[in-house]
Amino acid sequence: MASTAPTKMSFKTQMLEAREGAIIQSVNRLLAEKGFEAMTVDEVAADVGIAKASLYKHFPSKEDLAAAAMVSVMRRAQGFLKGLPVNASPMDQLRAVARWTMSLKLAGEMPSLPSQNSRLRSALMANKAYMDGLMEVSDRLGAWIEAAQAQGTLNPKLPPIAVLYTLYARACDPVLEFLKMGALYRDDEIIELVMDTCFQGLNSR
Amino acid sequence: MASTAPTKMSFKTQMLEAREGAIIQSVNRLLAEKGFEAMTVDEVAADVGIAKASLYKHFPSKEDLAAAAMVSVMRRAQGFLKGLPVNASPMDQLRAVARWTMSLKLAGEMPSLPSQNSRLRSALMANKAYMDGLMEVSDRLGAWIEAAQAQGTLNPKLPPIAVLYTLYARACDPVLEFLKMGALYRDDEIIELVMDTCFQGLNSR
DNA sequence: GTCTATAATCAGATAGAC
DNA sequence: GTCTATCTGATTATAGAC
Repeated sequence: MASTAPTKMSFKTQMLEAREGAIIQSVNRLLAEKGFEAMTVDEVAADVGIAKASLYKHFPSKEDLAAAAMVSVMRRAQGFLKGLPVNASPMDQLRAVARWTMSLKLAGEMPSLPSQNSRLRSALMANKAYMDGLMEVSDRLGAWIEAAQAQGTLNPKLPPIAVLYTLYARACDPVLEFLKMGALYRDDEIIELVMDTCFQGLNSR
Repeated sequence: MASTAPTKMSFKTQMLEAREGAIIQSVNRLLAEKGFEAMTVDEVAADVGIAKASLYKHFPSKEDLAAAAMVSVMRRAQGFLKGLPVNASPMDQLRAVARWTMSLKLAGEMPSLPSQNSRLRSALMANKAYMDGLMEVSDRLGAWIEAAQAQGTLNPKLPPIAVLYTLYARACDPVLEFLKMGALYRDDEIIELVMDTCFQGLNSR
C-alpha cells in the first residue's frame, strides 16, 4: 500500500492540477484580453469547457480565479529570473526582463494589472503567494538596478523605485498593442522599438 | 424680440450646458478613478446629485456618458495645443504636451483609456467628435514629431507613429500612480522623473 | 427635465442530483 | 467533481407622474 498509494495520489493530483492549469490558462488569456471587470465567469467556464459550478469547486470566487492567474504569471517570472545567465551584466539582466515581459504581453499571456482601484487589487494585496512572489521579483530587480547604477550603465540620478516601476509598466504598455494593431511591424520589431524608447528615450543621442 | 430671444435662449442653453458640464466632470473623475466597467451609473447620479433617470435624459446610455467625458478631455487637449507658444521648438512643444498629459492624470482628471477590448472602445470609434479630435491632435503632434526629427532633437530612427503612441501612453502610465502612492515625491517631482525616463530613457548618458 | 418606482437583464454564486 | 437549474443582488435602462 505504501507503494501504490503515492501513485494513486499522484495521478489524482496530476489530473486535478492539469484541469486547474487549463482553467488558469483560460483566465490568463481572457484577463489579458478584456481585463478583470469585463471578464465574466461564464466566459471562463465556456472557454475551459466545463460548467460554471465546477469552476467554483476549484476557486471560491472570481477574485480567487484571477488571483490564481496572477500568481501563475508571477511564478513564471520568478522562473525566468532564476534561469537567466548568472554571468551577464546587471543591465543585460534588466533588459532581458523587459524583453520577456513585453513578449508575454504581445503573446496575449500577460493579464492586465489592475492599476486602478479594483476589487482584484485588494484580493491580490491579501494573497500571500502573489505578494511573496512580487517581493522576491522586486528584490532581484532592485539588486540589479543598484548594481547597474553603480556601474554607471543605468542613469544613477533616477531613484531605483522609479526604475523598478518603469520596468513593471512594460507589462501593461498600450504602445505594444497600438503598434500591433497597426500591423506595420512584426512582434520582435515592436519589442525592439519599445526597448529603445524605454532605455534610450525619445531624445537623440 | 430679436434682442430678447437670444438672451433667453442663451440662458436656457447655459443652464443646460452647466448641468451637463457638471455631469461630465463627475464622469471624468469616476472614469479616471475606477475605469469604465467599474463605474456605475448610480454612482454618477449620486455624485452629480440628480436622479438616475435625469441622467438618461441627457445621455442615452452609459457609453454615451463616458464618450462625452472623453470628448471633453479631447477638446481640452485641442485647446491646450492651440494655446502653446507658436515660437517654441517642436521638441519643447512635445515635452509640454507630455507634461500636460501627466499633470492631468495626476490630478485625477484623465479618464483611463480603454486600451483593452471594451464596449467603450467601439463607442468611441463610432463617435465623430472624438475621432475628429483625435485626428487633429495626432496631426499636430505628428507635425512636431517630424520637425523635431528633422532638427535632430528627437531620435530620427524611431518611426513617428511609435513616438506618437509613446506620448499618448503617458495618459495611462501606471508609474505615475505607483509613485504617487509611495508618497515619497511631490506631483511635480513625479512628472520630472517620468519626463526623464520618457525622453532620456533609463540608460546613462 | 426632474423625480420615484419599477422593469429587464446580466453576472456572481449556490443547491442538489448524479 | 461535474452537471442542470436556480437564486440573489447589482446594474442598465425606462415608465409615468409632476
